[in-house]
Amino acid sequence: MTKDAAPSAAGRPRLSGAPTGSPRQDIIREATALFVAKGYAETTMSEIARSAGLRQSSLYYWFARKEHILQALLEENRSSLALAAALEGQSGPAAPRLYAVLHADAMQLCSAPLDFYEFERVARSQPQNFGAFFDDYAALHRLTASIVRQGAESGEFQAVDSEDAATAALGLNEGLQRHYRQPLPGLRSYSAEQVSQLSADTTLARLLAASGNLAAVRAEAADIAAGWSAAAES
Amino acid sequence: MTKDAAPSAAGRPRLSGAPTGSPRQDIIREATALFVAKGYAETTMSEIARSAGLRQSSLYYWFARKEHILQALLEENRSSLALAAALEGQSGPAAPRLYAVLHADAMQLCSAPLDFYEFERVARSQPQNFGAFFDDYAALHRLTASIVRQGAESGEFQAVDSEDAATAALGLNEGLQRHYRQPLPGLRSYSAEQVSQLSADTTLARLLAASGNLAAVRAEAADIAAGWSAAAES
DNA sequence: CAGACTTTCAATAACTTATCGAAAAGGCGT
DNA sequence: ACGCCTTTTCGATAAGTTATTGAAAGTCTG
Repeated sequence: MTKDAAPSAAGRPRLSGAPTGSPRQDIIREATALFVAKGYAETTMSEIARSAGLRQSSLYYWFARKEHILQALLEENRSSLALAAALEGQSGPAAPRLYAVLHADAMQLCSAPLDFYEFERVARSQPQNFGAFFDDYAALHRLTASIVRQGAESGEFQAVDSEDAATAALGLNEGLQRHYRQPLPGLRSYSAEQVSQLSADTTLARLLAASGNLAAVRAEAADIAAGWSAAAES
Repeated sequence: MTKDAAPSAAGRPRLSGAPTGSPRQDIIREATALFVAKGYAETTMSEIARSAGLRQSSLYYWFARKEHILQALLEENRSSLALAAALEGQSGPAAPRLYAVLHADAMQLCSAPLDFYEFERVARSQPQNFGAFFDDYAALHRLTASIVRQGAESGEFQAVDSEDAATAALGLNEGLQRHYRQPLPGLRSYSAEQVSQLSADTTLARLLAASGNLAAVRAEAADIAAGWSAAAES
């Protein structure tokens, strides 16, 4: 009944004669490529079907709605939340932990198959299917605010409202990922690493009480992120 | 030939019998209301026609494409660029001038009929019609970077890359206007004034060499903006 | 080998943006 | 008064979109 990853040879054969190896995964893969190239709204079910080797109406056997393809695609990209959850409860200075979280979130926004805002638009039109998206966002915001609060209480950061600071930090990530994906004509264009660094640098420079430490914070953050991803492998 | 704002009684009468007073303005007004309420993509030409009191196909007599309505609507919102142009060449400390520009830009993004990103999406799909949009953006970015550079050279600001700082400042404005328009569930919601202040505060706090001056900068910026808009009236 | 199950397909409904030619008025010259 | 030109609106329709439906074409199981 789950009809997931079933390389069975059953069912009516395709007109195209294309070999049917896990149609669900094939569709997701082809749809991802098209979403990356043209965006979600501009990609039609007919195009996805053509790329995946079946007819437009056959697509609806695997995904009853276009949004469901996006939903299936979403459930792979949640690593920055896991990092934030791990680092929030950790002891030690807040600055490198915050830097690591913000940098990882920005990198994920840049490398995700869909623009954050396009994704948010679809999620908002189907709240019952995309509740996890909003839950994840709220969780990330809460963890970010918590790390900011830790830094403010220890004197490492300036005295700021932690919720406002988290909103600004995440909002900056979102605003800058756009500049990575769609550079505006006449402006410098950035790599994913460059926008992530610019975003995290900007937020930390605003928060740190002693502003000279930024380079050290950045280095420590890199260590933390490397250590965490190594630990996550095992 | 310009067929603009022509309250002539000529032409075939409407089936709806509605009084025909400047159809072009009527359409823009009704379309604006619908765009604000539902967004651009979700508003159909049929709905606009119904609100304006004519048939869907008759709309195309006044606007050959849906984007043209948006384009007509755009040509009213360019005040923050004018402010930036006025303040960039002005003497005196950079901080309050930058604050005033960023705050005004954020307020405009919040009060505009369309979400910045939705507008950008349409503009990108019709670059030949929306070149002014990209020109304005590039100009605003250049002026912002110029003010940042003035502050950095005078020692008022920290030593930063002025282009990066401008990108981050404007990106933060854009990211935060989204939080004003569409508050995410579980997060605090902001008024237009609150997000504008949060955005400008955050950028200035990051840039100022002496971080205690923020409240004074904010007050000076309000004076500057008030003086400028009074001067613009005459 | 018969029936059940799985997968694909063509046809079609309902909606969208956009085009086209005809229709319905007013204004104007004669 | 009459025909003609211009302006404006309309209905019909094309081409594209997402999504539904019932039938068709295979494999698998008892």
